[in-house]
Amino acid sequence: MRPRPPEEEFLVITSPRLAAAPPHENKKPERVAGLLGQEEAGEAQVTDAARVKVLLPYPFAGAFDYLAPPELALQPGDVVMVPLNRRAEVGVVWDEDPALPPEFRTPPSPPVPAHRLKPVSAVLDVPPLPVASRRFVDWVAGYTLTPPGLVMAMALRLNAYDPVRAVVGWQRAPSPPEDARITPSRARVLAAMPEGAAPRETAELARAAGTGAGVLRGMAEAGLLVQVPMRREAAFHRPDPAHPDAAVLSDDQQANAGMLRRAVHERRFSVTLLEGVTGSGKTEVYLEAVAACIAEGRQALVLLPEIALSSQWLDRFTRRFGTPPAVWHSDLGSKQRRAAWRAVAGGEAWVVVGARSALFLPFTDLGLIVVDEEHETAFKQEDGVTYNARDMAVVRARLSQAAILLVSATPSLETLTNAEAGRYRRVTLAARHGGASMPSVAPIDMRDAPPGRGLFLSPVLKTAIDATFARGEQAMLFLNRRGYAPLTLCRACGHRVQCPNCTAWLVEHRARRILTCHHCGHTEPVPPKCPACGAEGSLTAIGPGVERITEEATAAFPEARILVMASDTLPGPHAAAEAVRRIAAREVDLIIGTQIVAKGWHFPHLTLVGVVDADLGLAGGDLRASERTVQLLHQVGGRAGRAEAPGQVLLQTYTPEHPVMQALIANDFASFMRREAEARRPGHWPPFGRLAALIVSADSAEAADETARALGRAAPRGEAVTVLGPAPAPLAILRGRHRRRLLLRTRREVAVQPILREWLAQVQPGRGVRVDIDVDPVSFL
DNA sequence: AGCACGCCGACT
DNA sequence: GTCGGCGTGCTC
Repeated sequence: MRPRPPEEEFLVITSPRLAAAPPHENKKPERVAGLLGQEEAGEAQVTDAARVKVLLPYPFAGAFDYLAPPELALQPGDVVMVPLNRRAEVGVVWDEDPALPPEFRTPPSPPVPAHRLKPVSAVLDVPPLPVASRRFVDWVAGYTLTPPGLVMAMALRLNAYDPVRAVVGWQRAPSPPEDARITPSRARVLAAMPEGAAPRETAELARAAGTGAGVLRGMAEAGLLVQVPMRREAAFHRPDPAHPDAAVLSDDQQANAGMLRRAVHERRFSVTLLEGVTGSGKTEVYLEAVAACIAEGRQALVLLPEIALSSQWLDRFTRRFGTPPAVWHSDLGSKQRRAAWRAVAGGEAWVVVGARSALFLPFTDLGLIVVDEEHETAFKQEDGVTYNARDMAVVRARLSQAAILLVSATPSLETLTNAEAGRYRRVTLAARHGGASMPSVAPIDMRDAPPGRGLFLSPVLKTAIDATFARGEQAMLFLNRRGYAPLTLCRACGHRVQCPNCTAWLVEHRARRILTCHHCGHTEPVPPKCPACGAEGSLTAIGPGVERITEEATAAFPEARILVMASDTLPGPHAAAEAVRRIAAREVDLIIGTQIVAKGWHFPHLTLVGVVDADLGLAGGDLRASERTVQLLHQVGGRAGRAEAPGQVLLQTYTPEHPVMQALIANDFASFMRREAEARRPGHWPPFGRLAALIVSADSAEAADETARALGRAAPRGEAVTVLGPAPAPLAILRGRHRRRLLLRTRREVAVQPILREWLAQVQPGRGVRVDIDVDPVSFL
């Protein structure tokens, strides 16, 4: 660290003259040069050696050049203040990445002449961005064709460098005045603070004394207390790899854990697929790799889909290591975020469990990454910087010479293909842990056993639920659709109530008496009559959502205690944790849920899972629809029968012969995935080729069409390259913007980035038209 | 992303 | 005559 005034918590101003001048004073370049010339008398003129690159959190093509005042002793990674266009901005001193693949590089812009350069004004008292993080930013930016500054902005997590107020504690004054008044409140404060005790924080002390912060201030004025700066106790403790309460692993688990531990001990890049059926104890096994990583003295990162960041997972971790991990997710408060960011940079946080953005934390020595539920599409970030956290995690591991584990019961075809080609190692947990057997899966052919009019549960399913209740066990109904009904239709004129901003139907939420759009959030009251023809009482709910299934189940099982689990009925992790607790405590007979129930929960008394509409995910021509449906339904089914009692899964379907249903019934994913592979291979579809999507969006259909057609005309041609489109994007209007899509498909050995760059350079998007690039799209919406 | 500069309508 | 609309372009 550079020397700095001890009181300065925030700005390190080692160049007071330069820093004292507000940035706008430097707007005249010659004045800057002159000032430098004066200040640095005897110093050499401005030379190339005095230049530094600074990456700013804006969508510029690259880093900007600044003058480096020698007394700042700037190093790559330093977080600095620089003048930008008469404002002061935060940026990071950047360096070239010699190892960046050439196809990710953008052509360099001509250098800015030296007389136009402005000096860096200060260095912030923030841990510098480590070299692995910088290389990762460059890589992600190059791969996704995102301006590097925007990727860096994620890595910096912009409020991580907010001014840090010193933490102030209170202590008894060494020599309090004799005559100070001691009111009852003041007496309680003093009682809470024995002589010579460590200082206590304001809020905490006030609470302990049953008073407010005002009393403390008053006591300070009266000379009874003094304020002292205090170091907050480290919030993160080193997890103990040899914690005595570690779970006892079976021989099989122990052997597999040994392979993972060895991968960590190698201290070099390797990818391992950890495959195991639900209930096989994957978590326990990979936590042994985490333990090995801590023992190596390196940091570990566990990535989970946001929704799976559950209290159950944290409990498991804490049981294994005696202390909780650092947690990182998108709605962390700014204070917690800053604490976590700094703890990671400072190496106090040994293990981070987090959602995808945790990849951008400033790990200094990352030895292991675990991507749990690696097949989850939630790892793909769609807004802002579009990246796939699972794939980027592999890159991040390589940059740190770390081991990475991709964990799933139903691995993605991408990962399976890599494992089969020998690029990834493979560790398989074959059996369910503790002797539990796999649930039996059977279809209910809805053509043979149809539900009653206006109902959605087959009599066969209802009978099975009754039988489950009779045994004193729990049942679950799964339907991946929120609300009451996905479509409101006028029986008189056939009008379908649509979102005004999107090409989508409005979903009725009957409890809240509204229609809402699940794509843009538009909400309106349920209209009393048809908005098109004015007919009264003609609007009919078509199709089921979980609310409607709840209504039907309440009528069919009047005695049952029902709990609905959907993202809108369980706001936040606390509500979810409470729901899980009630289920485990057998306060619930029937769980009705959307995909929130699929994630990693352990329900010991649940033995029956009914899938209300197993065909739901198969509609709509998506490349991965079948694969995703198998993964989701398998995961849901895996909730059943984990304890002694065997589980049963019933699939309501109109197509029991569909390969997806057959794979689930036979519990045979290997054959199913082989078939998927053979379907994708000849057309060079992923993972046997590469895809990139261009999404053209504009306020008007005409503007979108114009740019989309221009892109179509400029489309790259070649044997290894195919362009599909332009076509209306599946959500042709989204949030009021008209969308067109083009798809670029190349052979696997061809990099898409240079092709995209060249293609886009030929087309000038019309006014108000945006072209978004999605490399490796997973969703076709 | 900001934030200026720039050239056309309703006001003191 | 000026205030202000946001279209366009630049920021080392």
